[in-house]
Amino acid sequence: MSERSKTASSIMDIAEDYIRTRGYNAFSFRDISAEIGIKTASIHYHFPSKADLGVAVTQRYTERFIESLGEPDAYPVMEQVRRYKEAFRSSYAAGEQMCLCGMLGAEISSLPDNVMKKSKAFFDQNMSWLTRVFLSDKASEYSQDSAQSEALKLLALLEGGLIVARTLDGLKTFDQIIDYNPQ
Amino acid sequence: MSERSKTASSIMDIAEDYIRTRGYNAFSFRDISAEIGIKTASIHYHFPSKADLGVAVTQRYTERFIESLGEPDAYPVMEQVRRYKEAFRSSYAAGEQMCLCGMLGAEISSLPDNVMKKSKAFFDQNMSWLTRVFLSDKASEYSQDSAQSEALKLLALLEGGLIVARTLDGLKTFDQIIDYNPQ
DNA sequence: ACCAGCTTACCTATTAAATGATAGATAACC
DNA sequence: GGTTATCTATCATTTAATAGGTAAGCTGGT
Repeated sequence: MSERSKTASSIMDIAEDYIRTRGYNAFSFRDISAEIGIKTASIHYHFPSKADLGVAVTQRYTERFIESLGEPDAYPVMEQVRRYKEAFRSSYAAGEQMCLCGMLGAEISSLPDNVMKKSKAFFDQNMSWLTRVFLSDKASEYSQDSAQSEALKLLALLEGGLIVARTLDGLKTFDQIIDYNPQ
Repeated sequence: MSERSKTASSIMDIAEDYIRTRGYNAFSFRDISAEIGIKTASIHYHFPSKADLGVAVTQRYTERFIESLGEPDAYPVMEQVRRYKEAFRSSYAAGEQMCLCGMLGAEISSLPDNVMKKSKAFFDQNMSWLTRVFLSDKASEYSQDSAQSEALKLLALLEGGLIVARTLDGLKTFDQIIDYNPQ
């Protein structure tokens, strides 16, 4: 699946950028057209509708994100939590952007149905990964429920952290939120 | 300040609803017009531009929210934290809506400048209130820095909690995130 | 080697609808 | 008579989307 042409990938790159900084409802094919240097009609050639583009971008984002996390039990819990925070942090540090699905999650009621489903899938997969991380901690014996609660709290803290950081003092603020220790 | 007519208040009510469920960029004067039963031109009479409406709604929301919190040192820290969580919870429970400024915070890069400033003011005032709550705890002796960090974390958890809850299992999810105990 | 036919990737041109906004008229009320 | 609050009518833009054309490049058959 997903053998995309170079142009299609560029379109997705730009769309992802727009969604993460401005939101799904605040960019147009014309915006992308202006940046990439082809006409809006040509974007429709690669992605018949805006929703198709949204679905493709969200799916790619989710695949990459989950893949980058690796296996839940590959490291001790503390280390995995640190790595998970770092995934959000470095992604934010790169361009003061939201998590794509954090943004879409906020906008969820105004999204096309298929884009909405893909956004939900991101959270489902993240919850699954995080819950397995906490369950893999033999020492502290999390129940299924408490592992899930810990997962929810961490996910919420990070998604909310991005909003708060972007509105207040940026990376410095985000680091306070996640107790970031350099090195 | 802010002696608004009945119609202006209704317009603001509906606008607030739209922003909190769909976002600033996903509603139009026509949407409001259809709900309230007056023409879009009449909405422009009360609020010359969409940004003016956005500013008014955000300011009113912030005033009400901060006012509802009362004085930071009116209760013990634990109780104030519980009350603060409850403010978010009840507001969400009423209609599965985001915090107005959580939504605007996500969309911040695409907002008119004056709306952006008002959104930021909401967070500033919340941070100020929460930090004073933590600083009022004589027992655990928070430093200015650690009180601010606690405040940031709580704010981020709640804003993120709304996104995650709305995307996953609603109030049940939100309650897990905030360790909600009935009564 | 040639070339007919298909595919890819773009274009121009156009559409219908939505959007924020303005001008100017009208009626009610103080 | 002025103010308030609404209306009708209209505007320029923006938006997503479609139709139809063009040029380049590959592919398989002779």
